[in-house]
Amino acid sequence: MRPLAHPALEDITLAGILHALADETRAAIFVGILGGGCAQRCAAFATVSERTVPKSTLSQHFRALREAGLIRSERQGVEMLNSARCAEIETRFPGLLPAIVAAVLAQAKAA
Amino acid sequence: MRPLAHPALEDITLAGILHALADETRAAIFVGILGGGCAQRCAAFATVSERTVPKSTLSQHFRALREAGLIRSERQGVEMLNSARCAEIETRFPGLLPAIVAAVLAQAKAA
DNA sequence: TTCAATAGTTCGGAATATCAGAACTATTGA
DNA sequence: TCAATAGTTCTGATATTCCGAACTATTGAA
Repeated sequence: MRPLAHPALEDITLAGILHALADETRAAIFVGILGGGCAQRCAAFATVSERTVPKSTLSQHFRALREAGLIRSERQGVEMLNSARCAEIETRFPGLLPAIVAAVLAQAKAA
Repeated sequence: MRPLAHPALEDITLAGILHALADETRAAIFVGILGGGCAQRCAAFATVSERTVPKSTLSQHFRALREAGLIRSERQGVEMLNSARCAEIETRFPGLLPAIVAAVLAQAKAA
C-alpha cells in the first residue's frame, strides 16, 4: 500500500478532471462528497444511484478522483476521509467545477 | 459510409460531453471550431497543438465529438463542414461549455 | 498479545476502448 | 473516364476498465 499520491495544484490538468468526471459513478461520488458538508468515507458510496459498486471498483474510482486532483484523501483510523479540493481548483479553473456540478444535478433531476 | 449520426438534444449526456472533451486533441479541435467563426473542415485540424494527427485518428475524433452532440457535421461537396452545437447545449447544460472552453484557453495560456 | 472485524488496496484476467496504417468510398474537376 | 481530394472503415497492436480474490492496515475486544 503505497502512500496516497495527491498532485500539486499546478499538476492538475483539465483533461484529467474531465476524464475523471466523465464517468457517471465518479461524478456522482464527487458531487456526493461536495454535498456532504464534511469529509466522506469511501464506503459511504458503496451504492451510488441505486447501483451497488464493488469494493475494488470503488477504490479505483477514488484513486481516479484523487489522481485527477479532485479530492484529497486522508486516513483517519480505519477509514479514509475524502474531501473535495474545490477551492484550489477554483483558482486554477475558475467556474469549471460549479458548472459541471450544476450539469450533474440538472441531468439527475431530468432523469 | 453510413449517414452521419447526430444525437437529438435530449439524448446528449453530460458524461458524453465530458468524455469527448477529456481528450486534449478533441478539446483543441472543438475550441478551434468554436473560434473559427464559420464551420470548419476536418482537414483544418490535420495538425493540432503542433502535433500531426493521422487522418484516421482525426476522423475518429470528429466522430466522437459528433456522437457526443458537440458538433454538427454536414457534407459540402468533397469536404465536411463542422460547427459547434453550442446554443443547443447551452439550453440543456447552461454555462457548461463556456466554463470548459475558458479552462482550455486558461491551460493553453499557462503552458 | 492475539484475534477478529472493518476499510481500503492491489493483483490478475476478461471485456472494452483507442490509435494509426492500409484499404475503401464519395464527390468534384479535368 | 480518370485522377485528386476529403473522409471513413477495417484491422491488429496497445492500453483501460471492471470486478472477484487475495492482501494490508488499523482498531477494539477477549
